[in-house]
Amino acid sequence: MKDVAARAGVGLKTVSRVVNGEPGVTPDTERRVRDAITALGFRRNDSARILRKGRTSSIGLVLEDLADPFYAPLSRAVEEVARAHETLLINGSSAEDPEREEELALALCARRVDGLVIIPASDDHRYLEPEIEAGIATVFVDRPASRIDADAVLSDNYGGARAAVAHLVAHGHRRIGLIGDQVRIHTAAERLRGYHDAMAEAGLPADPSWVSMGSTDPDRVRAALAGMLHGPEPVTALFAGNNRVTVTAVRHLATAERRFALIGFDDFELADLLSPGITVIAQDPVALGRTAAETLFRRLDGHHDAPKRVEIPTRLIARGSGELPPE
Amino acid sequence: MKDVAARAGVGLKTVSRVVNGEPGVTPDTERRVRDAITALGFRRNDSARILRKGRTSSIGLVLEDLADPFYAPLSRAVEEVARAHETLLINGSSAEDPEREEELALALCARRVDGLVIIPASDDHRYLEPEIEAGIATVFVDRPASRIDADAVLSDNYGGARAAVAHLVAHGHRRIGLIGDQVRIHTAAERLRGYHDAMAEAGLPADPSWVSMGSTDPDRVRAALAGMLHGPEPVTALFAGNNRVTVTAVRHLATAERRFALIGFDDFELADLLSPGITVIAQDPVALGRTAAETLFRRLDGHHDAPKRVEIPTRLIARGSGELPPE
DNA sequence: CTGAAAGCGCTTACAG
DNA sequence: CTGAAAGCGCTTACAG
Repeated sequence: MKDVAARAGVGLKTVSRVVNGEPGVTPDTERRVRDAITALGFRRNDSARILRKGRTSSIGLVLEDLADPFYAPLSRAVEEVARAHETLLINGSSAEDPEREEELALALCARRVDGLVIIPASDDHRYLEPEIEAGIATVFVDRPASRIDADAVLSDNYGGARAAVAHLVAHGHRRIGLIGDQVRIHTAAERLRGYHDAMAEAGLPADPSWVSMGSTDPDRVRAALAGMLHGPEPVTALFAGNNRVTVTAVRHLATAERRFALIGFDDFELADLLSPGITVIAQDPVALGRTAAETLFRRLDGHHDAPKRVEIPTRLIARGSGELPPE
Repeated sequence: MKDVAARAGVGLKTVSRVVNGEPGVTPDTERRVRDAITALGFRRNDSARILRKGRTSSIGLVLEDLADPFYAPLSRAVEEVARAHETLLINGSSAEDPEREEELALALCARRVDGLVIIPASDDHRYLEPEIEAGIATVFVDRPASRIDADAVLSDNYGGARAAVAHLVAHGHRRIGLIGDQVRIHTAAERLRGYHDAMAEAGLPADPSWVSMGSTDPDRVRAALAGMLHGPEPVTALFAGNNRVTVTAVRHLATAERRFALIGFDDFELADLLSPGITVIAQDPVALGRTAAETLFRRLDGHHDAPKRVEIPTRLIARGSGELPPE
């Protein structure tokens, strides 16, 4: 910029004015500056600008897995809101590893992102307290923060699970299984709670052998499913706690000698083309991402009211597999 | 940092040494500095560091759509390589809009990302010349750069398409349709070329009415498909030029009165569970992303040889739909 | 082992 | 309408 100023025969501030489209420059001066910019191939260095202005016009997004079909659209929705605010998005995957989440979030804070959207893997977010104190707005999405008070945008996991189980009960099932993610994950715990309450409301026992919470690794899910289907009190229906479980259950259903009704949490492409079509509790990942990002920018615009929790409704989509009667 | 130095009663440089883990500080001095850091809640500001060092330790990724099931794993693979190099990833979607691609890429350059991975939407990348000149390493992936010479990592679109059509021919088809993306997109043009060559090699005519290139909007695809299936010379097999076309074709197949063989470019989850299973030409998005990122970091490590083009093989996965005989 | 000075490339606050 | 000076928060190059 100094070189441009020298070549155009003007002061530094005048170049700055032209580069930023500020008023108060005569057309003639402006042309001289523009010519110098072109001749020298000048490109403004935003690092310097950021250092001086204090705002980086970037936000960070920490999620579990960029490539997950549930998080990818969420991420895209955050990006669109950021774009509308002329803000860049820096994102990274925690791979469900608390240390990696912390490492990433703190790296983003060191870059002084204006704000942070986090899908937490950690169960202790006190490490963020100094950052939030220092002014980095933070919104949690999909799962709430732990041990600190912060904005959160969540799906109605409890209500969705309850609706799924009630739907199966309405179709005649009395022995209903649940295979879900590790209970330390908030969404999994909420869905488990919904299952139990729906069973209780229907006056049905919930045999502990019908519930299996843990890793969503296909092998574990297969084993859990086999146990439920072939025990002394075999389940006639399964509520699959997330999309990975559902996919494994669908594979099992395709080859199993024993049919069972199935409702999955999370929708997925082509669910309607399988036979039977797969009944699901659909979440709205775009709404989650958009709402989280909008909440963040509202904070950045100076709204300092108490942290809020927003709940996004889920929706039952009946396609056949959840309407099968008990065998 | 100044405050920390004052409180610890040391110079600025000593604080810098402690913060960066540089040697040459006595344990006692170090403790004094660390205490001051904790007491003051000091967090290093990377913006200043970046300005001084010249390297931002961040790379940019411009892609078509973060949420696309093909690009999401590619993006994740780039992220993993970046992470291994202690580099953050800033990414954004061009939405297949050339202007948006340019806007994003230039914004990333203004931030002085160390390098750029681009899945291009534009057909003229001369706007990047000054940036590349100024030292921002750039690698194109999935599609090559236009009107500039740059590294590119591409799938073997031509070979994959040829293999698909040859496979259909081997199963007795003589009238084979192709519905693909707009020909201005390099991958679509290459797949079209593979189709034509395979037909010619089999000594088959390729009636122009069997080929339809354009938007992958479901309505357009449906109309094109209906035309091919119900003309005077109806096709008995379809080669679907990408995953969006395949999905629409699968939906059509599920309800159509007339069956047809189908091979889709791009694999997708649950393709094996449909009936028939869907035969595909699978690409390797993870290899594309990883190779592109590794190429980029090789450039950043100072390799200045001529731009290279790397080709990643595709793989035909037979599942039933591509092995159906002609009706 | 330690620190003072200069500078990275911009913007801010001010003066003319 | 225009510009000189100071400063954002670090690191570099150097000296002691």
